[in-house]
Amino acid sequence: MARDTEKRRAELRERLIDIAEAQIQEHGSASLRARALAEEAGCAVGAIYNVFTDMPGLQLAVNGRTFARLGARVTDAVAERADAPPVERLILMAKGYLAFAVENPKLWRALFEVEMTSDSEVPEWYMRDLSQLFAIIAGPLSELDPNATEDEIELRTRALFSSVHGIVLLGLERRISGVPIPRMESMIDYLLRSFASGN
Amino acid sequence: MARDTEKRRAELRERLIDIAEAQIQEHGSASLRARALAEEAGCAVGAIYNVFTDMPGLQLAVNGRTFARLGARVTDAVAERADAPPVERLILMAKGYLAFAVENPKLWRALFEVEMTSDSEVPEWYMRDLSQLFAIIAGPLSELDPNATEDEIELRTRALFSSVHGIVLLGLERRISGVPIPRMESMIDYLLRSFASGN
DNA sequence: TCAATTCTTGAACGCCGTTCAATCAATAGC
DNA sequence: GCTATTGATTGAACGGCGTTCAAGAATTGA
Repeated sequence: MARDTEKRRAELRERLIDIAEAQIQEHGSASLRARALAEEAGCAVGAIYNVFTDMPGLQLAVNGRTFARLGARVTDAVAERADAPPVERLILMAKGYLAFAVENPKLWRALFEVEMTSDSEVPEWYMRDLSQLFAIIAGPLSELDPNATEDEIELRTRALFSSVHGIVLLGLERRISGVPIPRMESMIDYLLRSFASGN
Repeated sequence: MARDTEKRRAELRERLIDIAEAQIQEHGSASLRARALAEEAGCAVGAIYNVFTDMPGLQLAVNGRTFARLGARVTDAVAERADAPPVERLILMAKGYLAFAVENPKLWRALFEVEMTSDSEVPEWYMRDLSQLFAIIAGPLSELDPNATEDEIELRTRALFSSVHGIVLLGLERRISGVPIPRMESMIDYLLRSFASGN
């Protein structure tokens, strides 16, 4: 019965992702342990390698979920105010991004802590979700400057996303700075309003 | 003779930092191995722990050097053009930052990959060098808007630094994007000129 | 029911950072 | 010069990690 095994595997897969997600959420991605995972999932250590290529592969699966939730959060942030001016929509999205990172600090950090030595290719969903996120940002930017070329919009999108990401990243880095959240929101306001008025 | 041991220790310390630095430069901070280090330095593994608290401690020592070189690079970038308009000086500094990261990608990345589980405090030089870097950025920003409060300048400094950092960080992340360097320079131009014209 | 096949298991492997009893070297007292 | 004492150095050993794979269990088709 290939059906049966396939189903059991799929269930184990989901269960492992659930457990790993909870673990990362609580103690960070560096705290993931194959043995602990197996014990909590009630399976053998080797079983993990039946459904994932390796531990980074499991991490990537968790990141897939996180990425989807992050994308939804950014989208939702503007959904009810689709009629707002472009700048305001950009600010709403950026603050949605910030809010998600603040509410899920460890899961959010885990997105950028995947083992890069893993020779596995970047999953297709990664690139897909990222360009989708970029597309959402590009909209308001095009409205702000309808004469800009597509190439120029792509550049600005990337610059803007990277900037907001940098503000959130360093702001959450308690060890360096420990910036209060309202201050980070002020930075985002300042950044995006400058962006808008500069063109 | 306490003098003698002290000197030998200091020499071993420097030698270990040299070797670790070369190793990180070539293969990244994740490739540091206590045993390999000891072999190359011609000492016992245990000797490493006579001059450093642990391996993250050695990493931190390498980062100290890197940070100093980075700071010098940013300072040098504007040194010969101290009379240029504030915006241009900001752009020069940001491009100095970018250039350092491009020329020393692995060492630059290592600055942000220190083990945070290490219960040791953030070294004083870290905070000192960082606020020094911030002070250099704050200068042109104050010139741009002499009426801004100190608090406001601090906010803008942090926002600007974080933004440039974000652009460099994501730009160098080959696995996500792989942005050509001239494009990253365009982003920095765009970002900083917007900043300037927005106030 | 039984052989064939497929899937699962967990002890074992190799590698890691770190420790600490044993060893070695250097000083001081006689 | 010799030896007791002190302090520094060493590297085998420890515990823990991700990963593997021979052996066993389970499922299949005849």
